[in-house]
Amino acid sequence: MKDSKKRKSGVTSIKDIASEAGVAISTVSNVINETRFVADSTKEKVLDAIEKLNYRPNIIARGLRIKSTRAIGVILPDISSSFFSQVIYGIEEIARQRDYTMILGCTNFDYREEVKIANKLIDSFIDGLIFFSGFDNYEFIKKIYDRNIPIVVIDKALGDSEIPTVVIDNTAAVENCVDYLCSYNHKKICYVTFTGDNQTTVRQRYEGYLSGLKKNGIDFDPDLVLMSEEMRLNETASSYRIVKEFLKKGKLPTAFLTVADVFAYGVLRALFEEGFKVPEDISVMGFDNILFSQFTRPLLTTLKQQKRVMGNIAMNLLVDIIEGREVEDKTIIVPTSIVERESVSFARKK
Amino acid sequence: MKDSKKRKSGVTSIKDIASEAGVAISTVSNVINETRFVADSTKEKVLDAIEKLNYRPNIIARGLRIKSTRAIGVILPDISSSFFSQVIYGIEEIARQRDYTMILGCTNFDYREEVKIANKLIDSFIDGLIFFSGFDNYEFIKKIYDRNIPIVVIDKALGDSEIPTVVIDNTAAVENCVDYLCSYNHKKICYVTFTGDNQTTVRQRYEGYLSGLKKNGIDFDPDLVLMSEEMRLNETASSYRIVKEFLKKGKLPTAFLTVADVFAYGVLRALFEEGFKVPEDISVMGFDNILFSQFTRPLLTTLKQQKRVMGNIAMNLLVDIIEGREVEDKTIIVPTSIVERESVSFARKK
DNA sequence: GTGAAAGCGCTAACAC
DNA sequence: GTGTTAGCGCTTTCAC
Repeated sequence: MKDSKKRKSGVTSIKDIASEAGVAISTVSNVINETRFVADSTKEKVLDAIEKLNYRPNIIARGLRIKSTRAIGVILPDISSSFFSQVIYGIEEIARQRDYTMILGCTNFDYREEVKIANKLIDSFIDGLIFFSGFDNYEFIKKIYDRNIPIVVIDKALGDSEIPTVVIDNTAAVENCVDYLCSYNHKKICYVTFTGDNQTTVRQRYEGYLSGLKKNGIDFDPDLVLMSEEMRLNETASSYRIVKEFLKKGKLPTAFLTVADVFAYGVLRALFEEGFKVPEDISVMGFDNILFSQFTRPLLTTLKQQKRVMGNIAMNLLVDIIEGREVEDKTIIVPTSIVERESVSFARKK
Repeated sequence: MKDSKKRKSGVTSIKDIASEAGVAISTVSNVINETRFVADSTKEKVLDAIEKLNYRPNIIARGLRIKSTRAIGVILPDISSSFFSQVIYGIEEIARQRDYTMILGCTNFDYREEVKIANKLIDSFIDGLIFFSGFDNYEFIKKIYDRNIPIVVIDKALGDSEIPTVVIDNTAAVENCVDYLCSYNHKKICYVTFTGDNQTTVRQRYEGYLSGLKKNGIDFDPDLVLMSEEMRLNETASSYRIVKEFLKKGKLPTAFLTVADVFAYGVLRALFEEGFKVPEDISVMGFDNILFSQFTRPLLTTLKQQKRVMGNIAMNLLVDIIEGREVEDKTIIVPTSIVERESVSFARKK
């Protein structure tokens, strides 16, 4: 292991460059940041020294002074979800474009982790935060907001017009799904969802289911709601298991509407194993339109969320806030649409 | 917006606590870090002040002194991939356990991004790095390693026994797959892969295909290799398109072996649309065993990588290195196995 | 048991 | 056009 002559902290600092180049430390800083004019000859000496000593400025030390690191944090419950990762992709695009670094903090749907990670990021080096929360934690978010930390909340209506938010209209979206199904004559629509005690988004979707039924003159049947917390962790596997059991009870719906595509996959599998043909016997409709829904058998009809666009918007909003630009609209509602593929058709006659 | 009396940098610092509690800065530091004994009465005053001013120590400033932030960086090509996200999960488990924060940097398979993000993390606040590379960039990794930055490389054999690495034996694994297929009498095995010009892992798997054929006395037929760079970005969609075209040419294999499960999904779909039954007419075998392979039709027979375990091992290794523990084995090979499901059966008679 | 002060690597105001 | 120096928020010697 070869050691340099000087080894204060193991890493070359601006000071080393200054002495190597025989100039003042501020001069080095100035050539690095192009923050004031430096004579070409001096500049060259500095650049040479940097090259020679393989120097890289310490962003953190800079951040300590400058109070900005051009890094933003994204808190989310679960990276393995295709929905999240698509949104992330949208965030990243803008990060790159506007020269920020994106830091991901993943909470695995654990509320304490959420608080812990958010705090850790805030305490450290982050200029702002994008918050996908798994929970109803308005208080916590509000507290961050009140500390004047730039934040935008995504995929979760907060009911606070002050806090910047990017969402879809969940209730209307599910209502549209119900309308769509009804236009194919479905009257027995089984709704598959996780429990929403703790999650606005899930609750709003459920309301959409309810109001959709009402609007279409269908009586609500509690037996046709498959709601379980278990589905949170093992999404597809649980919906598969639950639907399979449900089918054995013999009370058949004409269609399944699921709160997410991943559940629809489980439904599809259960239906197949129990000998039902989709959509001839029973229709299935998803929600999200994640990538894989283009490869199921049959191809999945679903509600499309513009995930990448949501990420773009959220990140642009956040950076605007960080950089002090005027933000007119703080709550942004991204439109959704239905993608018609193969898994929904007319309800079988009784 | 309510302002505090003092608003130097907008955030309360250790100094504020010291003056609020009427003690020295160092005392505050000492109670926070429990780094030397402080009288109970003093301690209480400090704690009260912290509570009252809602103070949180600035990890970065600490890091600047201490040269450690207990954060590690993970560089990876693509978060949306199920394979990566499972490994990440394994990394995270250990991070939590050993009290580190995991920072994710995503490169979208862009080499310059890879360099840029890695450097940015290193220059900043990271204690170590886990590197999933999309590329053959031994030089770059070596340079990081030589800078004495704790690093472990995952999913990529480097051929340098010095640099800590967690991998599977790709060649042997694919060879096993070929053996397995041969045990079902397959002699025309079509191999679906992206190009490996730039990626050791992909190349090694291809070698496994070749050596597997040889070992089983099968002549190599170049027409049976579907190799394309296009599949990198649109994995499933591309494999679907390519296989569909291939099938129309009429030269039929008895089995498809794909370099990743995501490709197998495309193959499955193409086969279905072209009227082939799997596995009766043609068998399909994947590689990775990602979650979704339990829900395809038919269920996918595939080679299982222990993704979470790989993450666990890599992170433990990294933390051991960071904390200066002695590491005996620097190259760790994680075993693989074949998961038999429904998509492979005996080759049809010619 | 506690305080004063130096210093981590950097920027920016102020000098000249 | 360049140098000196204070200070960002923190830890850690060294005093007392």
